[in-house]
Amino acid sequence: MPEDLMTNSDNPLDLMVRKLAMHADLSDDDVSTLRALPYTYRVLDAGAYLVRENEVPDQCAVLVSGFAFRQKLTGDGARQIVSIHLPGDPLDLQHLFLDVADHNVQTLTRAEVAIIPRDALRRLARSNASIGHAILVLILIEASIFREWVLNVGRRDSRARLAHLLCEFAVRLDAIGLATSAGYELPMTQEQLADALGLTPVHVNRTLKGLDVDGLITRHRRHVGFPAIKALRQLADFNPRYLHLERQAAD
Amino acid sequence: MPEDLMTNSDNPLDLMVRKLAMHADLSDDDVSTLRALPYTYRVLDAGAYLVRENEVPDQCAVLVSGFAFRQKLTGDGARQIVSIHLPGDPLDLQHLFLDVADHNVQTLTRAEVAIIPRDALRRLARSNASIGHAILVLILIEASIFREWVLNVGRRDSRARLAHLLCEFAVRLDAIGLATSAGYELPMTQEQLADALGLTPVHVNRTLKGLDVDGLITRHRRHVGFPAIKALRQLADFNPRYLHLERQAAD
DNA sequence: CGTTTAATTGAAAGCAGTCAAACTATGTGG
DNA sequence: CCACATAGTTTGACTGCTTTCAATTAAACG
Repeated sequence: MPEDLMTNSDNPLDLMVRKLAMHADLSDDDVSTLRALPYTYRVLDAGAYLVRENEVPDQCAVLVSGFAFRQKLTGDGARQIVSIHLPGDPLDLQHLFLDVADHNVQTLTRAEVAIIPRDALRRLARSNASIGHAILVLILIEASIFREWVLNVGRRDSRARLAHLLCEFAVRLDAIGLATSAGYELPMTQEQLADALGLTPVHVNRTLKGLDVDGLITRHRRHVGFPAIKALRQLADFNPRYLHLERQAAD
Repeated sequence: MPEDLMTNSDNPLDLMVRKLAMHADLSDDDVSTLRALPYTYRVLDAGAYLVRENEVPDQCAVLVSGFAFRQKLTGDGARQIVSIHLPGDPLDLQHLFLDVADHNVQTLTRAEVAIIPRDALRRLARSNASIGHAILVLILIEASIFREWVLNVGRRDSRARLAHLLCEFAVRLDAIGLATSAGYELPMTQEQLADALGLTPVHVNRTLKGLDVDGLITRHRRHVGFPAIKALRQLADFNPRYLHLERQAAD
């Protein structure tokens, strides 16, 4: 890992740089170039829109702290959350080279973001092969997560579906140091969980209770604990491979 | 559109080249370069695997004729089809820069494919900016379709869900000249439809019948007709924007 | 033709949804 | 510090969409 990542860690983009560096060989120059991207630092309330469907995206926010999600609505107003984003995630790689947004991106909690002009990121992605490659890998991994979500929503019952989401969070939060083996702070309301799982809030409530009663999770406020993570993973049919967190050998 | 696309249309890669050219400015040189990619022409039976989960992908087949699909399995064997591919589609852009396949790709019907060594395509994508960009746009569009499928499976009832899939096919098949306004040949069995929709084959059968009885579709063998496409689209809550078929102005 | 695969139909069961109400936090202002 | 408002969680009773199980019919294939 390039040295720049170890020092001077006061740049809001560093979490993203680290994430990019996980999947591609970035030189010190590449890292400097990324850190030199223009950005606007902002703190947003929960629910703030970062991308609106049908509009032309002109920025790519990077999540510095807090959480965000992607969402689509049906004609009669039902909401489906299609992915969740954690600190360090660039929030609009998905529209980087598309001209009309096909879904919405919102903050899930109060969040700090660094807003990068889309053109600057586009230019960098096209002019610097290593950085472009790193961005592409992130896009491919997001697509892999979408596929797993199709499977999760399409073919798992409510218990497994919910357990799977909790396991995904556990692994992804752990990767950025926001979870311990004991558990983590789940930032979502049950209504949001329902929209991510294709269920109703009432049923999410009952299903959470079921997992709790069976000793698979514990709950205090927003904190979720995992007293039997192995059993939970088995119930969830969870295999973290689709997250592509392990860096493989470069070509 | 570069001239090469109009003439010499006996190269199996031409359908893919046309698709790439829809979303990026490709010079005549770019087109020649793409057509000069090494490939192996093969005819595959229905159900043949092009990519296997957990294996290292080493090729990227391009569909010349016939259909293909991406699929994942749960631990207890339930199958979810996560996307369908039509002639001209590159079948493994999704793993182009990932090192272990996270899902399976199979032919849906007997199909002609041109198998390109993955390394050759990777090199080209990294060395030629225009072609790399065109490939990236295709990857982004696939991701958009995954998102719509999450919404479809998560938040639409069986009627709307099935109708939505039929509408998606109508638009995509029409784009490559395989559908008329009257209808098209649907290459999927009801079991495969069920696996794409997160339903059971029995319920797909009943739902198809329901659409038929209500005059929204007609069925003869594998041919599906659309006597009331407008009503079907409305029922399906279908908006083709997520397919990003319209070429927007380049940057 | 006979065999296999796919489509169709019926009856019953179950998982998740709907509706409604109560309860618990959390936060605000007086 | 309490009264009140709001957002989120929890529970119960009931409904219903989809599944399951089983059997029949039709189509595709060698």
